[in-house]
Amino acid sequence: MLSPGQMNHTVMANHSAQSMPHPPVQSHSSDHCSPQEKVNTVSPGPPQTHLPSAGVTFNLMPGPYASQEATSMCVNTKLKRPCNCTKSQCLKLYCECFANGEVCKNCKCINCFNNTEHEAERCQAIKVCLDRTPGAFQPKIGSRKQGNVKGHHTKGCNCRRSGCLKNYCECYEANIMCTSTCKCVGCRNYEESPKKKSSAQDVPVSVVYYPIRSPLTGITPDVVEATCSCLLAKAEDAEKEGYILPHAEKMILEEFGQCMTQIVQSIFKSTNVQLNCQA
DNA sequence: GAGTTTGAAACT
DNA sequence: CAGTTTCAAACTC
Ligand SMILES: [Zn+2]
Ligand SMILES: [Zn+2]
Ligand SMILES: [Zn+2]
Ligand SMILES: [Zn+2]
Ligand SMILES: [Zn+2]
Ligand SMILES: [Zn+2]
Repeated sequence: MLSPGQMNHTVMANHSAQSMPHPPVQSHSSDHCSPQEKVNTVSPGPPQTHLPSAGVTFNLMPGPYASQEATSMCVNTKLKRPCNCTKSQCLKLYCECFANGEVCKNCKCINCFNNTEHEAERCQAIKVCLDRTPGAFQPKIGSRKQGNVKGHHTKGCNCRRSGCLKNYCECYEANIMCTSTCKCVGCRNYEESPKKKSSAQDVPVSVVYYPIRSPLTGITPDVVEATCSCLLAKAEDAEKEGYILPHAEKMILEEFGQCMTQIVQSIFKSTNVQLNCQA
C-alpha cells in the first residue's frame, strides 16, 4: 500500500473538470451538445477538498505547481480503438467511443448513431447519460501527474472472478493498482507493477486461495491526495514565512496530526463507532 | 472464427 | 439501494 514516504512530494488540488477530449465547450444553450459535465460555477474562493464521509475541509494550495500540469500530454495523439457495437447504436456507455466522448470513426459498429449524421440522437443520449450520472464522461482514471501518488480508478472496480489480474478489470487494464476504493473480491492487483508487460510471472488465478484484501478501507486515494496537499501547503507556508527548518517541520507534523485526526474520525463515523465507546 | 467469461452499464 | 438483465470486450479453444 502507500508507504508514508510516498506522500512526500505529492500534491495537487482535485481540479476534476479540466480537460475534455473535445475542447468546444458550451454551457449556455444546452442544444450544442458535448459530453461536458455541467460546470457548477464555483465561487472564486480558495480551492478546497472535502474528505469523504466527514465534513472536513482541507485548504488546498494550488501554488506554482498548477502550471506544471499537462506538460507531456500531446493533444490528440492517442489513437482510438474501433468499437464493434451492435445493439447500443453506440449511444450508451457500453460503447467505448461514446464513453470517451468521441465520435465513432473507423469502427465496425452496426447501426451506429454516434456520428455527426445523427447529431440530435447523440446529443439526447449524452444528456440522458449525464442526467443519470453527472460524472459520466469524466475520466475514470484520476491521477495527478505529479508526485508519487499513483493514478487510481476514481470509482474502483467490482471484480469477483478475475482477481483483478485480467483485462476484465478496469484497474488492471489501466495498469494501476487496486485501491481501497475498489470493492473487488479476491484482488491480487495490489502489489507493485500490475500488468508488467514482459516478465509475466503468472501466478495462476485460482478461485480457492486468495491473499488478504488490502486494509485501510477508509484511506482512499482522494484522502491521501488531500492530505498531501495540506502538508505541502503547510510546507510552502513555512517557506514563505522564512521559518527555520525545525519550526517548519513542527508545523507540518502538526498539520499531519490534524489530518490524521480527521481521517480517523471520518472512519469512525462511517463505521458507527464512537470515539469514547468501545467497539 | 465460434463460444465462453467477465464486469460495467442499464434496467427494474 | 439491490437484484437482474444487457452489452461489448476479454479471453479461450
Ligand atoms: Zn460503439
Ligand atoms: Zn466506435
Ligand atoms: Zn459506432
Ligand atoms: Zn478489479
Ligand atoms: Zn480495482
Ligand atoms: Zn482489485
